[in-house]
Amino acid sequence: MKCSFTSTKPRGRPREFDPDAALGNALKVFWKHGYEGASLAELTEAMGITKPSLYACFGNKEALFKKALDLYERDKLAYIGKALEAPSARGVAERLLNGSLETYCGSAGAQGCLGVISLVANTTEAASIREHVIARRKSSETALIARFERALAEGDLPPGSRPEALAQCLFTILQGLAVKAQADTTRAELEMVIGTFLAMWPSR
Amino acid sequence: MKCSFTSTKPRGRPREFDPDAALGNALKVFWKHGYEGASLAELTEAMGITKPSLYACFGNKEALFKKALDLYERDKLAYIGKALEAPSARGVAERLLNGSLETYCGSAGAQGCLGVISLVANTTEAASIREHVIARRKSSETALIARFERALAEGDLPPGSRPEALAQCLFTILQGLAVKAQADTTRAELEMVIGTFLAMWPSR
DNA sequence: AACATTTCATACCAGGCGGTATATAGTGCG
DNA sequence: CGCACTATATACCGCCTGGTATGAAATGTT
Repeated sequence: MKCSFTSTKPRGRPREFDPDAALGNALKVFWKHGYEGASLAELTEAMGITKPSLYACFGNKEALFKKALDLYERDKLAYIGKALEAPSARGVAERLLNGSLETYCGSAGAQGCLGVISLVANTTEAASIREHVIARRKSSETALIARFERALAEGDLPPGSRPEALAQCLFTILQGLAVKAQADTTRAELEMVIGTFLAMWPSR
Repeated sequence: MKCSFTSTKPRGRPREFDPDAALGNALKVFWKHGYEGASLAELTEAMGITKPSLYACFGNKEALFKKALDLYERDKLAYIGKALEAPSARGVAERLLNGSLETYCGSAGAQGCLGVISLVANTTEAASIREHVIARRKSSETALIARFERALAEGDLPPGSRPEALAQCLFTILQGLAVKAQADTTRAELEMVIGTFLAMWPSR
Protein backbone atom coordinates (compact mmCIF):
# COMPACT_ATOMS: atom_id res chain seq x y z
CA MET A 1 0.00 0.00 0.00
CA LYS A 2 1.79 3.08 -1.25
CA CYS A 3 1.49 6.27 0.76
CA SER A 4 0.89 8.70 -2.05
CA PHE A 5 1.76 11.83 -0.09
CA THR A 6 5.22 10.61 0.84
CA SER A 7 6.12 9.27 -2.58
CA THR A 8 8.05 11.72 -4.69
CA LYS A 9 7.85 11.59 -8.42
CA PRO A 10 9.61 8.61 -9.90
CA ARG A 11 12.93 9.38 -11.47
CA GLY A 12 13.33 6.68 -14.08
CA ARG A 13 11.32 5.52 -17.04
CA PRO A 14 7.67 5.17 -16.09
CA ARG A 15 6.13 1.73 -16.34
CA GLU A 16 3.79 1.24 -19.23
CA PHE A 17 1.22 -0.99 -17.53
CA ASP A 18 -1.17 -0.78 -14.62
CA PRO A 19 -0.04 -3.15 -11.85
CA ASP A 20 -3.56 -3.49 -10.47
CA ALA A 21 -5.01 -4.45 -13.83
CA ALA A 22 -2.12 -6.82 -14.45
CA LEU A 23 -2.66 -8.42 -11.05
CA GLY A 24 -6.33 -8.85 -11.83
CA ASN A 25 -5.48 -10.68 -15.01
CA ALA A 26 -2.95 -12.83 -13.16
CA LEU A 27 -5.70 -13.71 -10.69
CA LYS A 28 -7.87 -14.98 -13.51
CA VAL A 29 -5.12 -17.28 -14.67
CA PHE A 30 -4.38 -18.62 -11.19
CA TRP A 31 -8.08 -19.09 -10.62
CA LYS A 32 -8.36 -21.19 -13.71
CA HIS A 33 -5.24 -23.31 -13.40
CA GLY A 34 -4.08 -23.13 -9.79
CA TYR A 35 -0.63 -22.09 -8.69
CA GLU A 36 1.48 -24.78 -10.25
CA GLY A 37 -0.74 -25.10 -13.29
CA ALA A 38 -0.30 -21.45 -14.20
CA SER A 39 2.87 -21.02 -16.23
CA LEU A 40 4.91 -17.85 -16.48
CA ALA A 41 4.21 -17.81 -20.19
CA GLU A 42 0.45 -17.78 -19.71
CA LEU A 43 0.65 -15.32 -16.85
CA THR A 44 2.75 -12.80 -18.74
CA GLU A 45 0.57 -13.10 -21.81
CA ALA A 46 -2.60 -12.50 -19.81
CA MET A 47 -0.99 -9.63 -17.93
CA GLY A 48 0.32 -8.06 -21.13
CA ILE A 49 3.85 -7.72 -19.79
CA THR A 50 7.16 -9.53 -20.11
CA LYS A 51 8.83 -11.71 -17.56
CA PRO A 52 11.42 -9.12 -16.42
CA SER A 53 8.61 -6.62 -15.86
CA LEU A 54 6.74 -9.17 -13.80
CA TYR A 55 9.74 -9.94 -11.65
CA ALA A 56 10.61 -6.27 -11.20
CA CYS A 57 7.07 -5.39 -10.13
CA PHE A 58 5.89 -8.43 -8.22
CA GLY A 59 9.03 -10.28 -7.10
CA ASN A 60 8.53 -13.82 -8.32
CA LYS A 61 5.77 -16.27 -9.09
CA GLU A 62 5.06 -17.09 -5.48
CA ALA A 63 4.87 -13.44 -4.43
CA LEU A 64 2.62 -12.72 -7.39
CA PHE A 65 0.32 -15.53 -6.35
CA LYS A 66 0.07 -14.29 -2.80
CA LYS A 67 -0.81 -10.80 -4.03
CA ALA A 68 -3.40 -12.30 -6.34
CA LEU A 69 -4.76 -14.27 -3.41
CA ASP A 70 -5.00 -11.07 -1.39
CA LEU A 71 -6.93 -9.44 -4.21
CA TYR A 72 -9.17 -12.48 -4.48
CA GLU A 73 -10.03 -12.43 -0.82
CA ARG A 74 -10.53 -8.69 -0.77
CA ASP A 75 -12.82 -8.62 -3.81
CA LYS A 76 -14.32 -12.04 -4.29
CA LEU A 77 -14.53 -13.15 -0.69
CA ALA A 78 -15.91 -9.90 0.64
CA TYR A 79 -19.29 -11.58 0.90
CA ILE A 80 -18.01 -13.61 3.85
CA GLY A 81 -17.54 -10.54 5.98
CA LYS A 82 -20.92 -9.21 4.86
CA ALA A 83 -22.58 -12.52 5.65
CA LEU A 84 -21.44 -12.40 9.26
CA GLU A 85 -23.38 -9.16 9.68
CA ALA A 86 -26.69 -10.83 8.94
CA PRO A 87 -29.13 -10.46 11.83
CA SER A 88 -29.79 -14.17 12.31
CA ALA A 89 -27.73 -17.34 12.16
CA ARG A 90 -29.94 -18.57 9.37
CA GLY A 91 -29.34 -15.30 7.51
CA VAL A 92 -25.60 -15.80 7.90
CA ALA A 93 -25.84 -19.27 6.39
CA GLU A 94 -28.05 -18.02 3.55
CA ARG A 95 -25.72 -15.18 2.65
CA LEU A 96 -22.70 -17.42 2.88
CA LEU A 97 -24.16 -20.05 0.59
CA ASN A 98 -25.60 -17.66 -1.95
CA GLY A 99 -22.47 -15.52 -1.90
CA SER A 100 -20.32 -18.54 -2.63
CA LEU A 101 -22.62 -19.41 -5.50
CA GLU A 102 -22.01 -16.01 -7.07
CA THR A 103 -18.28 -16.33 -6.61
CA TYR A 104 -17.87 -19.91 -7.76
CA CYS A 105 -20.08 -19.45 -10.82
CA GLY A 106 -18.42 -16.23 -11.94
CA SER A 107 -19.57 -14.75 -15.20
CA ALA A 108 -16.13 -15.45 -16.63
CA GLY A 109 -15.28 -19.00 -17.50
CA ALA A 110 -13.31 -19.25 -14.28
CA GLN A 111 -15.11 -21.39 -11.75
CA GLY A 112 -14.54 -22.92 -8.38
CA CYS A 113 -12.71 -21.45 -5.42
CA LEU A 114 -9.14 -20.28 -5.73
CA GLY A 115 -8.46 -21.30 -2.15
CA VAL A 116 -9.70 -24.82 -2.65
CA ILE A 117 -7.88 -25.13 -5.94
CA SER A 118 -4.63 -23.99 -4.41
CA LEU A 119 -5.10 -26.17 -1.37
CA VAL A 120 -5.85 -29.35 -3.22
CA ALA A 121 -3.62 -28.88 -6.24
CA ASN A 122 -0.41 -27.90 -4.51
CA THR A 123 0.52 -31.11 -2.83
CA THR A 124 3.90 -31.17 -4.47
CA GLU A 125 5.74 -28.02 -3.61
CA ALA A 126 4.85 -24.61 -2.34
CA ALA A 127 4.17 -25.65 1.22
CA SER A 128 4.25 -21.99 2.12
CA ILE A 129 1.26 -21.37 -0.13
CA ARG A 130 -0.61 -24.25 1.42
CA GLU A 131 -0.07 -22.79 4.86
CA HIS A 132 -1.03 -19.36 3.61
CA VAL A 133 -4.35 -20.61 2.30
CA ILE A 134 -5.05 -22.79 5.32
CA ALA A 135 -4.37 -19.92 7.69
CA ARG A 136 -6.74 -17.62 5.80
CA ARG A 137 -9.50 -20.17 5.84
CA LYS A 138 -8.98 -20.89 9.50
CA SER A 139 -9.47 -17.26 10.40
CA SER A 140 -12.77 -17.26 8.53
CA GLU A 141 -13.81 -20.36 10.39
CA THR A 142 -13.09 -18.91 13.80
CA ALA A 143 -15.02 -15.78 12.86
CA LEU A 144 -17.99 -17.88 11.84
CA ILE A 145 -17.79 -19.91 15.03
CA ALA A 146 -17.78 -16.72 17.07
CA ARG A 147 -20.80 -15.49 15.15
CA PHE A 148 -22.71 -18.68 15.88
CA GLU A 149 -21.72 -18.55 19.53
CA ARG A 150 -23.26 -15.13 19.70
CA ALA A 151 -26.36 -16.46 17.94
CA LEU A 152 -26.65 -19.24 20.48
CA ALA A 153 -26.33 -16.78 23.34
CA GLU A 154 -29.00 -14.60 21.76
CA GLY A 155 -31.37 -17.53 21.51
CA ASP A 156 -31.05 -17.41 17.75
CA LEU A 157 -30.11 -21.08 17.58
CA PRO A 158 -31.83 -24.05 19.23
CA PRO A 159 -30.59 -24.61 22.78
CA GLY A 160 -27.88 -27.23 22.88
CA SER A 161 -26.62 -26.36 19.42
CA ARG A 162 -22.85 -26.55 18.98
CA PRO A 163 -21.64 -23.43 17.19
CA GLU A 164 -18.36 -25.00 16.20
CA ALA A 165 -20.07 -28.03 14.73
CA LEU A 166 -22.54 -25.93 12.76
CA ALA A 167 -19.79 -23.69 11.42
CA GLN A 168 -17.62 -26.60 10.36
CA CYS A 169 -20.55 -28.28 8.70
CA LEU A 170 -21.43 -25.13 6.81
CA PHE A 171 -17.86 -24.69 5.66
CA THR A 172 -17.77 -28.27 4.52
CA ILE A 173 -20.77 -27.64 2.29
CA LEU A 174 -19.11 -24.51 0.95
CA GLN A 175 -16.01 -26.45 0.04
CA GLY A 176 -18.07 -29.18 -1.51
CA LEU A 177 -19.86 -26.59 -3.61
CA ALA A 178 -16.50 -25.30 -4.77
CA VAL A 179 -15.54 -28.78 -5.95
CA LYS A 180 -18.87 -29.27 -7.70
CA ALA A 181 -18.52 -25.88 -9.41
CA GLN A 182 -15.14 -27.01 -10.69
CA ALA A 183 -16.70 -30.05 -12.29
CA ASP A 184 -19.48 -30.02 -14.82
CA THR A 185 -22.16 -29.04 -12.33
CA THR A 186 -24.67 -26.42 -13.43
CA ARG A 187 -25.67 -23.44 -11.40
CA ALA A 188 -29.18 -24.86 -11.02
CA GLU A 189 -27.79 -27.98 -9.37
CA LEU A 190 -25.77 -25.91 -6.94
CA GLU A 191 -28.88 -23.91 -6.11
CA MET A 192 -30.69 -27.15 -5.43
CA VAL A 193 -27.98 -28.26 -3.00
CA ILE A 194 -28.10 -24.91 -1.23
CA GLY A 195 -31.85 -25.05 -0.92
CA THR A 196 -31.73 -28.58 0.42
CA PHE A 197 -29.10 -27.76 2.97
CA LEU A 198 -30.92 -24.66 4.16
CA ALA A 199 -34.06 -26.75 4.57
CA MET A 200 -32.10 -28.99 6.96
CA TRP A 201 -30.57 -26.07 8.81
CA PRO A 202 -31.77 -25.81 12.42
CA SER A 203 -34.33 -23.11 13.00
CA ARG A 204 -34.82 -21.33 16.24
CA MET B 1 -7.87 -58.73 -17.61
CA LYS B 2 -5.64 -61.57 -18.65
CA CYS B 3 -7.28 -64.83 -19.59
CA SER B 4 -4.95 -67.18 -17.84
CA PHE B 5 -6.08 -70.30 -19.68
CA THR B 6 -5.29 -68.90 -23.11
CA SER B 7 -1.93 -67.42 -22.19
CA THR B 8 0.97 -69.68 -23.03
CA LYS B 9 4.21 -69.44 -21.16
CA PRO B 10 6.11 -66.25 -21.91
CA ARG B 11 9.04 -66.67 -24.20
CA GLY B 12 11.35 -63.87 -23.20
CA ARG B 13 13.03 -62.77 -20.03
CA PRO B 14 10.53 -62.80 -17.14
CA ARG B 15 9.78 -59.48 -15.52
CA GLU B 16 11.29 -58.97 -12.11
CA PHE B 17 8.46 -57.02 -10.50
CA ASP B 18 4.82 -57.57 -9.62
CA PRO B 19 2.65 -55.26 -11.75
CA ASP B 20 -0.14 -55.25 -9.17
CA ALA B 21 2.17 -54.23 -6.36
CA ALA B 22 3.78 -51.61 -8.58
CA LEU B 23 0.37 -50.24 -9.51
CA GLY B 24 -0.54 -50.05 -5.85
CA ASN B 25 2.54 -47.99 -5.15
CA ALA B 26 1.80 -45.76 -8.13
CA LEU B 27 -1.67 -45.21 -6.70
CA LYS B 28 -0.16 -43.95 -3.47
CA VAL B 29 1.89 -41.38 -5.36
CA PHE B 30 -1.02 -40.18 -7.47
CA TRP B 31 -3.15 -40.02 -4.37
CA LYS B 32 -0.64 -37.77 -2.71
CA HIS B 33 0.25 -35.47 -5.58
CA GLY B 34 -2.52 -35.76 -8.17
CA TYR B 35 -1.96 -36.60 -11.81
CA GLU B 36 0.16 -33.70 -12.93
CA GLY B 37 1.92 -33.35 -9.60
CA ALA B 38 3.21 -36.92 -9.72
CA SER B 39 6.43 -37.04 -11.72
CA LEU B 40 7.78 -40.04 -13.55
CA ALA B 41 10.82 -39.93 -11.32
CA GLU B 42 8.77 -40.23 -8.14
CA LEU B 43 6.48 -42.82 -9.65
CA THR B 44 9.27 -45.11 -10.83
CA GLU B 45 11.07 -44.78 -7.53
CA ALA B 46 7.95 -45.70 -5.56
CA MET B 47 7.17 -48.54 -7.94
CA GLY B 48 10.72 -49.85 -7.78
CA ILE B 49 11.08 -50.02 -11.54
CA THR B 50 12.68 -47.95 -14.29
CA LYS B 51 10.95 -45.79 -16.83
CA PRO B 52 11.25 -48.22 -19.76
CA SER B 53 9.74 -50.97 -17.62
CA LEU B 54 6.87 -48.67 -16.72
CA TYR B 55 6.17 -47.81 -20.33
CA ALA B 56 6.43 -51.41 -21.47
CA CYS B 57 4.03 -52.61 -18.80
CA PHE B 58 1.53 -49.76 -18.43
CA GLY B 59 1.74 -47.76 -21.66
CA ASN B 60 2.30 -44.22 -20.55
CA LYS B 61 1.63 -41.93 -17.62
CA GLU B 62 -2.00 -41.36 -18.50
CA ALA B 63 -2.75 -45.06 -18.94
CA LEU B 64 -0.99 -45.76 -15.67
CA PHE B 65 -3.13 -43.18 -13.93
CA LYS B 66 -6.35 -44.62 -15.29
CA LYS B 67 -5.35 -48.07 -14.12
CA ALA B 68 -4.48 -46.65 -10.71
CA LEU B 69 -7.87 -44.94 -10.66
CA ASP B 70 -9.55 -48.24 -11.45
CA LEU B 71 -7.71 -49.86 -8.57
CA TYR B 72 -8.64 -46.97 -6.31
CA GLU B 73 -12.31 -47.26 -7.10
CA ARG B 74 -12.30 -51.00 -6.81
CA ASP B 75 -10.52 -51.10 -3.45
CA LYS B 76 -10.99 -47.77 -1.75
CA LEU B 77 -14.42 -46.83 -3.03
CA ALA B 78 -15.98 -50.21 -2.48
CA TYR B 79 -17.76 -48.77 0.54
CA ILE B 80 -20.03 -46.78 -1.79
CA GLY B 81 -21.57 -49.92 -3.25
CA LYS B 82 -21.88 -51.41 0.22
CA ALA B 83 -23.50 -48.25 1.52
CA LEU B 84 -26.28 -48.45 -1.04
CA GLU B 85 -27.28 -51.81 0.40
CA ALA B 86 -28.11 -50.35 3.77
CA PRO B 87 -31.72 -51.01 4.74
CA SER B 88 -32.71 -47.38 5.28
CA ALA B 89 -31.92 -44.06 3.63
CA ARG B 90 -30.38 -42.88 6.86
CA GLY B 91 -28.25 -46.00 6.97
CA VAL B 92 -27.05 -45.29 3.44
CA ALA B 93 -26.02 -41.78 4.46
CA GLU B 94 -24.29 -43.03 7.59
CA ARG B 95 -22.31 -45.68 5.76
CA LEU B 96 -21.39 -43.27 3.02
CA LEU B 97 -20.12 -40.63 5.41
CA ASN B 98 -18.27 -43.01 7.70
CA GLY B 99 -16.85 -44.91 4.76
CA SER B 100 -15.49 -41.74 3.25
CA LEU B 101 -13.92 -40.92 6.59
CA GLU B 102 -12.03 -44.20 6.57
CA THR B 103 -10.87 -43.65 3.01
CA TYR B 104 -9.90 -40.00 3.28
CA CYS B 105 -8.03 -40.48 6.55
CA GLY B 106 -6.11 -43.52 5.39
CA SER B 107 -3.52 -44.94 7.74
CA ALA B 108 -0.81 -43.93 5.29
CA GLY B 109 0.08 -40.29 5.06
CA ALA B 110 -2.03 -40.03 1.93
CA GLN B 111 -5.26 -38.17 2.56
CA GLY B 112 -8.16 -36.75 0.66
CA CYS B 113 -9.95 -38.22 -2.31
CA LEU B 114 -8.07 -39.13 -5.45
CA GLY B 115 -11.08 -38.22 -7.55
CA VAL B 116 -11.40 -34.77 -6.06
CA ILE B 117 -7.67 -34.20 -6.30
CA SER B 118 -7.59 -35.18 -9.93
CA LEU B 119 -10.69 -33.18 -10.72
CA VAL B 120 -9.56 -29.97 -9.11
CA ALA B 121 -5.87 -30.16 -9.87
CA ASN B 122 -6.01 -30.97 -13.55
CA THR B 123 -7.32 -27.76 -14.94
CA THR B 124 -4.42 -27.43 -17.31
CA GLU B 125 -4.22 -30.47 -19.46
CA ALA B 126 -5.51 -34.00 -19.35
CA ALA B 127 -9.08 -33.19 -20.22
CA SER B 128 -9.61 -36.88 -20.84
CA ILE B 129 -8.78 -37.58 -17.20
CA ARG B 130 -11.20 -34.91 -16.05
CA GLU B 131 -13.96 -36.49 -18.06
CA HIS B 132 -12.99 -39.92 -16.82
CA VAL B 133 -13.30 -38.84 -13.19
CA ILE B 134 -16.48 -36.85 -13.74
CA ALA B 135 -18.15 -39.78 -15.48
CA ARG B 136 -17.28 -42.14 -12.65
CA ARG B 137 -18.66 -39.78 -10.05
CA LYS B 138 -21.80 -39.20 -12.03
CA SER B 139 -22.58 -42.88 -12.13
CA SER B 140 -22.28 -43.02 -8.35
CA GLU B 141 -24.62 -40.07 -8.07
CA THR B 142 -27.31 -41.61 -10.24
CA ALA B 143 -27.07 -44.82 -8.21
CA LEU B 144 -27.55 -42.87 -5.02
CA ILE B 145 -30.49 -40.98 -6.46
CA ALA B 146 -32.12 -44.24 -7.47
CA ARG B 147 -31.56 -45.59 -3.97
CA PHE B 148 -33.25 -42.57 -2.42
CA GLU B 149 -36.13 -42.78 -4.88
CA ARG B 150 -36.69 -46.29 -3.70
CA ALA B 151 -36.50 -45.11 -0.10
CA LEU B 152 -39.11 -42.45 -0.80
CA ALA B 153 -41.43 -45.01 -2.39
CA GLU B 154 -40.95 -47.29 0.59
CA GLY B 155 -41.93 -44.51 2.95
CA ASP B 156 -38.38 -44.46 4.26
CA LEU B 157 -38.06 -40.71 3.65
CA PRO B 158 -40.47 -37.96 4.65
CA PRO B 159 -43.21 -37.46 2.03
CA GLY B 160 -42.32 -34.66 -0.35
CA SER B 161 -38.59 -35.29 -0.07
CA ARG B 162 -36.65 -34.85 -3.27
CA PRO B 163 -34.29 -37.80 -3.75
CA GLU B 164 -32.11 -35.99 -6.25
CA ALA B 165 -31.71 -33.02 -3.94
CA LEU B 166 -30.83 -35.18 -0.96
CA ALA B 167 -28.32 -37.18 -2.98
CA GLN B 168 -26.62 -34.09 -4.36
CA CYS B 169 -26.47 -32.54 -0.94
CA LEU B 170 -24.94 -35.66 0.53
CA PHE B 171 -22.35 -35.81 -2.22
CA THR B 172 -21.52 -32.18 -1.66
CA ILE B 173 -20.73 -32.91 1.97
CA LEU B 174 -18.61 -35.87 0.90
CA GLN B 175 -16.60 -33.69 -1.43
CA GLY B 176 -16.27 -31.02 1.21
CA LEU B 177 -14.94 -33.65 3.60
CA ALA B 178 -12.39 -34.67 1.01
CA VAL B 179 -11.16 -31.09 0.79
CA LYS B 180 -11.00 -30.75 4.55
CA ALA B 181 -9.08 -34.00 4.83
CA GLN B 182 -6.57 -32.61 2.36
CA ALA B 183 -5.99 -29.63 4.60
CA ASP B 184 -4.87 -29.73 8.17
CA THR B 185 -8.19 -31.01 9.50
CA THR B 186 -8.07 -33.74 12.12
CA ARG B 187 -10.14 -36.85 12.05
CA ALA B 188 -12.06 -35.69 15.11
CA GLU B 189 -13.16 -32.56 13.28
CA LEU B 190 -14.38 -34.59 10.34
CA GLU B 191 -16.31 -36.83 12.70
CA MET B 192 -17.91 -33.74 14.20
CA VAL B 193 -19.02 -32.56 10.77
CA ILE B 194 -20.45 -35.97 9.97
CA GLY B 195 -22.33 -36.10 13.24
CA THR B 196 -23.73 -32.62 12.73
CA PHE B 197 -24.85 -33.37 9.22
CA LEU B 198 -26.50 -36.63 10.23
CA ALA B 199 -28.34 -34.78 12.98
CA MET B 200 -29.81 -32.52 10.30
CA TRP B 201 -30.65 -35.41 8.01
CA PRO B 202 -34.41 -35.91 7.56
CA SER B 203 -35.83 -38.79 9.51
CA ARG B 204 -38.84 -40.71 8.47
C1' DA C 1 24.89 -74.28 -28.79
C1' DA C 2 22.30 -70.87 -31.47
C1' DC C 3 18.25 -68.29 -31.86
C1' DA C 4 14.07 -65.56 -30.94
C1' DT C 5 11.93 -62.97 -27.63
C1' DT C 6 11.19 -60.11 -23.77
C1' DT C 7 12.89 -57.37 -19.90
C1' DC C 8 16.37 -54.60 -17.84
C1' DA C 9 19.59 -50.57 -17.10
C1' DT C 10 21.88 -46.59 -18.84
C1' DA C 11 22.00 -42.86 -21.37
C1' DC C 12 19.79 -39.76 -24.03
C1' DC C 13 16.18 -36.49 -26.41
C1' DA C 14 13.31 -32.27 -27.33
C1' DG C 15 10.58 -29.11 -24.90
C1' DG C 16 8.82 -26.44 -21.20
C1' DC C 17 9.68 -24.67 -16.64
C1' DG C 18 10.98 -20.59 -13.33
C1' DG C 19 14.24 -17.14 -13.35
C1' DT C 20 17.94 -13.75 -15.09
C1' DA C 21 21.85 -11.14 -17.68
C1' DT C 22 22.27 -7.60 -20.86
C1' DA C 23 21.52 -3.96 -23.60
C1' DT C 24 18.28 -0.38 -25.05
C1' DA C 25 14.75 3.15 -24.46
C1' DG C 26 12.33 6.53 -21.91
C1' DT C 27 11.97 9.71 -17.91
C1' DG C 28 13.30 13.83 -14.35
C1' DC C 29 17.10 16.50 -12.73
C1' DG C 30 21.24 19.47 -12.88
C1' DC D 1 23.02 18.68 -23.11
C1' DG D 2 24.76 14.86 -19.93
C1' DC D 3 23.61 12.14 -15.96
C1' DA D 4 21.24 8.96 -12.84
C1' DC D 5 17.64 5.97 -12.82
C1' DT D 6 14.04 2.73 -14.07
C1' DA D 7 11.31 0.02 -17.35
C1' DT D 8 11.52 -2.44 -21.51
C1' DA D 9 12.65 -6.34 -24.91
C1' DT D 10 15.49 -10.12 -26.32
C1' DA D 11 18.05 -13.73 -25.49
C1' DC D 12 19.68 -16.84 -22.50
C1' DC D 13 20.49 -20.16 -18.28
C1' DG D 14 20.17 -24.64 -15.64
C1' DC D 15 16.82 -27.79 -14.44
C1' DC D 16 13.18 -30.90 -14.73
C1' DT D 17 9.50 -32.97 -17.51
C1' DG D 18 7.41 -37.04 -20.20
C1' DG D 19 9.12 -40.23 -23.33
C1' DT D 20 12.80 -43.34 -26.00
C1' DA D 21 16.90 -45.46 -28.41
C1' DT D 22 20.22 -48.85 -27.42
C1' DG D 23 22.68 -52.67 -25.87
C1' DA D 24 23.11 -56.20 -22.43
C1' DA D 25 20.93 -59.94 -19.64
C1' DA D 26 17.73 -63.63 -18.99
C1' DT D 27 14.48 -66.89 -20.47
C1' DG D 28 12.08 -70.78 -23.82
C1' DT D 29 12.58 -73.15 -28.21
C1' DT D 30 15.01 -75.69 -31.67
